Amino acid sequence: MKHTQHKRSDCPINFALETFGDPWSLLIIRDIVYFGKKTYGEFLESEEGMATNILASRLARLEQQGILVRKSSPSDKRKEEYVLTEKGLDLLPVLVEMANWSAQYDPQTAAPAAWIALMQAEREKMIQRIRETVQSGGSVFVGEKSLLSQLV
Amino acid sequence: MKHTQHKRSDCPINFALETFGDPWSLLIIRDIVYFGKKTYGEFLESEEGMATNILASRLARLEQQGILVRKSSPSDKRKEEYVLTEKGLDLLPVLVEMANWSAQYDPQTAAPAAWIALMQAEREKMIQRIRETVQSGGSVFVGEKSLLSQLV
DNA sequence: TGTCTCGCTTGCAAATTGCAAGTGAATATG
DNA sequence: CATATTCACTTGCAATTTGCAAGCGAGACA
Repeated sequence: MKHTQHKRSDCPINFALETFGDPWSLLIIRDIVYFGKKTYGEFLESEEGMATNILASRLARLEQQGILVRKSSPSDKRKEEYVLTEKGLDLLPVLVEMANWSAQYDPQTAAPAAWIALMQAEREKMIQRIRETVQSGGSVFVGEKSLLSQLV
Repeated sequence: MKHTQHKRSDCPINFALETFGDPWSLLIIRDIVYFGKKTYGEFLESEEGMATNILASRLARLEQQGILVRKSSPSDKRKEEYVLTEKGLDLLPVLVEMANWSAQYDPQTAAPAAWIALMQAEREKMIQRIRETVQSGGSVFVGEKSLLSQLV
């Protein structure tokens, strides 16, 4: 991916596609938002199996675009923790709409029907709650602080 | 793009990315929705300048995914007209959220501020009106039937 | 009956991806 | 405290995909 400086046009759809419109960047953001992943090693384990060099290149790109920031882990200095910025959190509506669409059209979708129904019924409120959860270090589906566990 | 059958996972975000998560497919859909383009030649003229073989391959892929259908033009049998299906129209919320995000973060965005404000203030209603406009052969910004001209 | 337009296809060089095997620094282990 | 292991990458290289330019057949047009 060298097309970082090119800028094909000023169209907002094109801007979005040039920023995160490759087949991997949004998966990293998904891992953070829904599964609470933070480190390189955790992203590598994702079931889609992204190549290690591609992961490195995408993390670097997302960082320089200001979508996430890298912080070295206080507990283990080998580890880097990747955290979403405001700009990154503002991608939540895009993720949500993509998930809604896929839940509707993929017969094998892993998206829980109840979750999708909730997201459609209470969209604004839920996006806000996801944002707050992720901001405070939690995730939607995984971990003690998960939004799911709050809702039960 | 041979990855049509692969399916890396059943995650809905991944499904969406595998379906239209390349840097070009959504530009074609944008051209239809916002600019009222319909034919191969019109898509080729877009300012992002997509290569002719890539365009052909993406159109074929979007067609076989049921996102658009091809109809040979009644007036000129050399021409093919590409039209969004319901499945394609259901991508409108994704487009809209991408445009909102880009309008916020691209200082050079070509998105009209008033349009973005309207889309945010009246999201549901506007998405519905865009859908109806496109379904009846119009587009958001271009042409006599354009949604923009209805709103003035 | 040519000539032009339209929607593609084909060939090929250049860029990108995907896989496997490092590398160096920080931590855990004996 | 020496050694093994973990972690976040980097590097090399083959395979795939892209981007550009040049066709090419069928339908319109003159």
